[in-house]
Amino acid sequence: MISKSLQEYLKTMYILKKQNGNIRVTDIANKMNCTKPSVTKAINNLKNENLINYEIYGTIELTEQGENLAKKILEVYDIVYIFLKDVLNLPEQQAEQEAEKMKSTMSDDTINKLAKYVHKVLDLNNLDCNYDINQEKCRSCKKRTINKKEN
Amino acid sequence: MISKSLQEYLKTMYILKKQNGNIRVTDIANKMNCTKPSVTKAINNLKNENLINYEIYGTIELTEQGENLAKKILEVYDIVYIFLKDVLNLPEQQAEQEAEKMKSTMSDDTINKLAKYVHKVLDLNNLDCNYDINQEKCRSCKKRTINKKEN
DNA sequence: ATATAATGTTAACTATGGTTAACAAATTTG
DNA sequence: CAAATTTGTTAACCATAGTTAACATTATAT
Repeated sequence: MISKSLQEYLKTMYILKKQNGNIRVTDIANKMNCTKPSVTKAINNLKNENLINYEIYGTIELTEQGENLAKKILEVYDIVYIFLKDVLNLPEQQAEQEAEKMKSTMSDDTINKLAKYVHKVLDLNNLDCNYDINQEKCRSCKKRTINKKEN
Repeated sequence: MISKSLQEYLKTMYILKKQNGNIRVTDIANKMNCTKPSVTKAINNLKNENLINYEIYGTIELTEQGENLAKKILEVYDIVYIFLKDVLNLPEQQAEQEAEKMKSTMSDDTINKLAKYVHKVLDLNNLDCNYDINQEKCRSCKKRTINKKEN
């Protein structure tokens, strides 16, 4: 598994692609509050892991593998963010920042249990998960919606 | 603020002192799954921060400042651990491991909100926080008990 | 009391992940 | 289209945090 730091870069690239249609070194550096050389390094590492395609001075594109991983990373981010925002009632911005950090330390199992718990609590309170990144509901919520329809 | 890594060393030292009455390099290395040279390095760093007293080949003792910080670190650890174990129902060992990692990324504010939330949930379910380190209830729970008596 | 075992330190090295300064390439614009 | 600006890369460097191998010190046991 790639490092937490590289996960952040990959996630940021995925989001930028959805938001801007392209992925620029400068934009990544701005989003992540780091310098451009750091981005260049991350690019090389992600390329070595076959998570992105890149030629020097060219365009960054996520591979299929990279996109799948980015989605998984975002899904984790989602549920932690929702927990902080909608269960603990942290202000949106703070929830965003902390979810970012917390999620990187949590195991898949814990994430799954947190997801179940969060959705249980949100059901109880008749609240909906209203986190909406890239015009998509969080993947856990989507599943929940599907299950509801099926029941 | 000292790094997360150093926080772990300090916490481990505090616990070892309570458990064994003394703090040995080898015991720290075993508890933390690292080598003795790593411990020696940590010792030097913690000494520079005035968190421990130490003379070469001597005994490690936490300063007052170090003890206070260790307690604070443990308190944070407590509440995250309890959340994972008693709210998410993770197995004890897993909760222990993950709490360890998660807590180091969380802000004081988030910790406090999590503490309030956990205790609310535990009250609702008539459960008690049964985390009992060093023959002491977690500090949040102690406060809760006191408050209950006062009411 | 001394040989042995256990404990702790030092030095040299590794990896990750960041930085600045200088430069190269590409893009914009007058 | 040439100059200026923006964008991206490279090289050299820093810090943290760990490692192994070798050595020093302290404690133990006969």
